[in-house]
Amino acid sequence: MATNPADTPNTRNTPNLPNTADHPGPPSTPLYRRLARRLQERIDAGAYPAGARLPSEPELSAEFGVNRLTVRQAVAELERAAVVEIRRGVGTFVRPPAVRVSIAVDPRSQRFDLGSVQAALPEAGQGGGSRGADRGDGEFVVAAPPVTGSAQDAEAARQLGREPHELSRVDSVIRLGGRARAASSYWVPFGPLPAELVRPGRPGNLVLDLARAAGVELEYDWRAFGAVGADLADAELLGVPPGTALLVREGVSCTPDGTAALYVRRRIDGSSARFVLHFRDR
Amino acid sequence: MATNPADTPNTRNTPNLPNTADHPGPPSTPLYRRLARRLQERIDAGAYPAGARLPSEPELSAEFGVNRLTVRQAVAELERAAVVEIRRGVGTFVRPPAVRVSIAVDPRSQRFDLGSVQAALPEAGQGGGSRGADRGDGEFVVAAPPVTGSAQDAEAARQLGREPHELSRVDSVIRLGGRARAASSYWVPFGPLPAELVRPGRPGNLVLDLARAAGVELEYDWRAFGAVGADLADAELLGVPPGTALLVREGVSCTPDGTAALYVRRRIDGSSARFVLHFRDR
DNA sequence: AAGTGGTCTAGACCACTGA
DNA sequence: CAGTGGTCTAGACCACTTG
Repeated sequence: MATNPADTPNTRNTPNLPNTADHPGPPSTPLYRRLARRLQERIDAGAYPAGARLPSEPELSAEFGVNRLTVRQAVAELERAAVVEIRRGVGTFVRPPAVRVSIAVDPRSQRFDLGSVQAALPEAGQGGGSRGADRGDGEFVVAAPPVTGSAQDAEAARQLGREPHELSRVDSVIRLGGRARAASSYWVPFGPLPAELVRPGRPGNLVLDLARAAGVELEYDWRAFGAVGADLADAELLGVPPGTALLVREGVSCTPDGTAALYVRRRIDGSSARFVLHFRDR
Repeated sequence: MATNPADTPNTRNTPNLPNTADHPGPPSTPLYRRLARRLQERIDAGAYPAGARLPSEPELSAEFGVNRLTVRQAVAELERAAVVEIRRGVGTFVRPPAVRVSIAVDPRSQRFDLGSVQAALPEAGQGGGSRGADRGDGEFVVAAPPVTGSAQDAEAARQLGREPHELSRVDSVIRLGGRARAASSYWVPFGPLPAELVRPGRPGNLVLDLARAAGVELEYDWRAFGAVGADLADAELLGVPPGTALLVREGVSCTPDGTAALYVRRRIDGSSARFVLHFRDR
């Protein structure tokens, strides 16, 4: 049952949920979130595959030695993040990858930069402490996680027509006014990427940088807009609670000859940004 | 204090939170949701104006005679729906209308129908009972609520360059495969609207119907994409939990001479739809 | 120091689902 | 019917913010 008495003792009461190596987190991460991460890890690892039922709340409560309400709080986070589906009277189930629904196609449109976020800084509304425009605006590398078989990796591979092991991935965050506004993940069908390019903290423009690394020009193939609740990782990156509505802009860019060369998935805090398209001259 | 011992006794234990006339709801609406609605009503009515602090959790707990955890559950719903902002150690505050952040402008793009949702029906994933394509697809009038000073009404008035009392409003829902997929609200700078047009349950195409009622042609001025958690009303309309991430598509349509003639705000269940733009011929 | 929201527990009862 | 998740209470302690 993976019961370890007290490794890496935590600052809180610690049934048996230490912070893990992958997710160090703040010194005093709430119990329910540590549990949520533990469950997320099991799902990622395939211990609870898509469609499988999680242990019942009383079972989880007993296994981890926490109150059932704490279990519920953890599972609720995963539900808001669309990781699991709760069926009353039945159980809690791991969600299969989202079904892709269509689609308003537009064969005539011109190319234009839907992606550029030349945002004016929002002034803090009344009642809030006003925060000035900080330094540190721009896009920054966060990590270059290995491409495993995770759901998002698999989706990227599908979109690029490759196998996951052929892809490289970089994650970045876009900061504006001292706040993280968007998190992006890029997949490209080559690698390994230059170490300097993926150095955590490096500022840059990942699309340009990746195109340069590949020695190609990129243009839009398609872009899509959707909405999803923030998962645990995005929530941490963006500094919002899990489940916060995120605007998702994803798509494929290709070389001029039509070869898919980049899959990008950008998550934008829904409360802080909006994409606007103007159809009339001003 | 608005303390009424037991009017309209509820099927549940009823401190003093009956279902209201405006929000009858199921016979056994959970206590925390009735409380959430009550608070939402006070906010709408201006009892707690934008920026104001709500009573503290112990105060609300005492006023309504419910446990503090129940209060927290209610407030959490309002927070996920972006109605209030919780500041730890300080209090809970009514959110001012969202700051509009820019924006990638595109002066060159062609007109095309971003709005048409010619969606293939998503098959229910494994593990769920498969549901076939039901009848009843299309757009249906839900209501023609009076245009008051609510935040959304004020926004519509601002976008149309009118005063709220000059506007008429219609709400609709779009059903697809037997499920409500999108909720739409339309504001037009004239009225009253024909009774038949706004008859609840009437099928139609509201944009066309409204253009016809106004005797004008409509074209896009601008459209924007954002994301927001479902508020209590949208959640009920769409059959999703409050806080569910919704893709919001809003915008103004105008007559050929450039007069703003329609403001529309459509909320789409983020898990069930996605807007895709193709930039290359297929 | 006082007041706020955040976390956690123990225990109870209810509503729903499926065998 | 047994087992699941959903709601609600009472009470405790903690972390954070402000005066």
